[in-house]
Amino acid sequence: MIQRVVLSEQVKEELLDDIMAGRYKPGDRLVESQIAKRMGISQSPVREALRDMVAMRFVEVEPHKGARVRQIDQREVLEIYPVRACLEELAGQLAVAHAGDILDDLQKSTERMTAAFEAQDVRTLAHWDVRFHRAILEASGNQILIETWNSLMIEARTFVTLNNLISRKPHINLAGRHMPIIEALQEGDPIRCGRVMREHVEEFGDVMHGIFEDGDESTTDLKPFELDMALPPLKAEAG
Amino acid sequence: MIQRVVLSEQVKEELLDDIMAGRYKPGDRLVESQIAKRMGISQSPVREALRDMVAMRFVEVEPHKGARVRQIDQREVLEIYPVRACLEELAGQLAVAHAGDILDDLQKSTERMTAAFEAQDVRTLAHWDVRFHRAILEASGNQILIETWNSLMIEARTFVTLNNLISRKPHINLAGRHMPIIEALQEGDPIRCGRVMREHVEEFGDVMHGIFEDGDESTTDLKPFELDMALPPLKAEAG
DNA sequence: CGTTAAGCGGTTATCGATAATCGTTGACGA
DNA sequence: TCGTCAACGATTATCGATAACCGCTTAACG
Repeated sequence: MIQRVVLSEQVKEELLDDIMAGRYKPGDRLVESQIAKRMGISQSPVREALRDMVAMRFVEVEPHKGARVRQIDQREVLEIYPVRACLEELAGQLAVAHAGDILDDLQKSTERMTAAFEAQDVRTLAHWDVRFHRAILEASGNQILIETWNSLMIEARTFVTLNNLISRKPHINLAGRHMPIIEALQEGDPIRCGRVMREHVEEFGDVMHGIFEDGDESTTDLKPFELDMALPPLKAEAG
Repeated sequence: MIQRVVLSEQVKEELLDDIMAGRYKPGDRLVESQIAKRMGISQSPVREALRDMVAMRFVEVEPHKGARVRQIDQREVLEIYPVRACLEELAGQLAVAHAGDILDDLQKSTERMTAAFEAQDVRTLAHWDVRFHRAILEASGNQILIETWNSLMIEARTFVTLNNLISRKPHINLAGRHMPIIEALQEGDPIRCGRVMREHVEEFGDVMHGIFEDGDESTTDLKPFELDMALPPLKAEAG
């Protein structure tokens, strides 16, 4: 069997894709032996891929009981925003120093977001939204901050979240909210830039809060968060 | 071979202990087959343990080249404080709501810290210091925040850091800095409590900054960070 | 009937062996 | 002398098989 990279890495990508596309749903079991057989490989790389995905928080395992796709519930979706808010505030403050390096990138991301929004293309929208935020994080220059932010797995969550947002509030254009951030970066005041970042994230959090609330006043707690639309495969960085 | 928990878990603990105790130094290779032989087990659980430790950021692996103990450099030590500061500020704000549940615990931790400080027992000092901070994090009630903070591996870093601190500035008593936090929690003002937490972390960061600076003005960048004292084994939760 | 325990199917955890890959060494030729 | 490359030893990545374990069913027992 020819392979360019390590098998377990390929397995991971494939499984991730399956999860993102909803072919595996939250709670579904991921049986090592079955996956191995299906992919025509042995159990070891599958096992390793699954463990990696635990670290990524896409999967959870119990000893001797195996792995299943992790359930993302409302609580989790909502709890993430305060955390993002404070991390991204810090990123905004620090990024001012290197704003010049990323302004073009930010501009481009925002344009693509607008286009994707008009096309109601959630996947692309999420892609450029995340890219916008990530660029600022990286411009912060603080490696620990970047890794911490990455550990929140914003990609995956943003996709799921935007999916929800667009389907319920199709009129909200997030791209517009990015302009004040670009302006603050140009202006060069760290405090202000941090504050704008924070407010942006918090605002988004509030919107999500609103969505959950008027969705169901009754069941306040832990309603799981389904991703049930048919989705095209992602892949490929649209230049 | 009798075993209470999964082997890979035991391996992980043992290796972690070895690293913390300096029996493996940063940069040292961790050869799967050697470790397996030494422990009288097969390669698989060792491999799994090592991958886990990658997620914990104690170890780094390159495909086909194996694992080595991660080098912690000054940059990393210093970068962590701004991140901790913002996370713990948030935690402080949120924890006010559940302050009653943890005040006793915080009080106790602080007393133990003082004792450990007087005995110049770094390991115990680190233990209770971390416990103090963790209690507040957990009282925040925001699971994502807790996990994010955990992902920073404060335990390990605190130990290394305090080791350094105590050996160079043995007069600084950290326990004292915890009293204002306890007071703020009692008082019940979220904003103030958050600010106190933030300031505490930042102050600690500043101290570390100072240590690095007057240690060597010359080599400004990426000086690795050695842990070269002989250390007693840890284990066991003192009452 | 309710309870316990042995049996069973399915799966994970671990093993021991092998294939694939890396870094190095040293012979060889320019 | 230097650079190239085949061969080697060391180590990782993967395999296929087996032991250990979980949850469930069922049969024996009170």
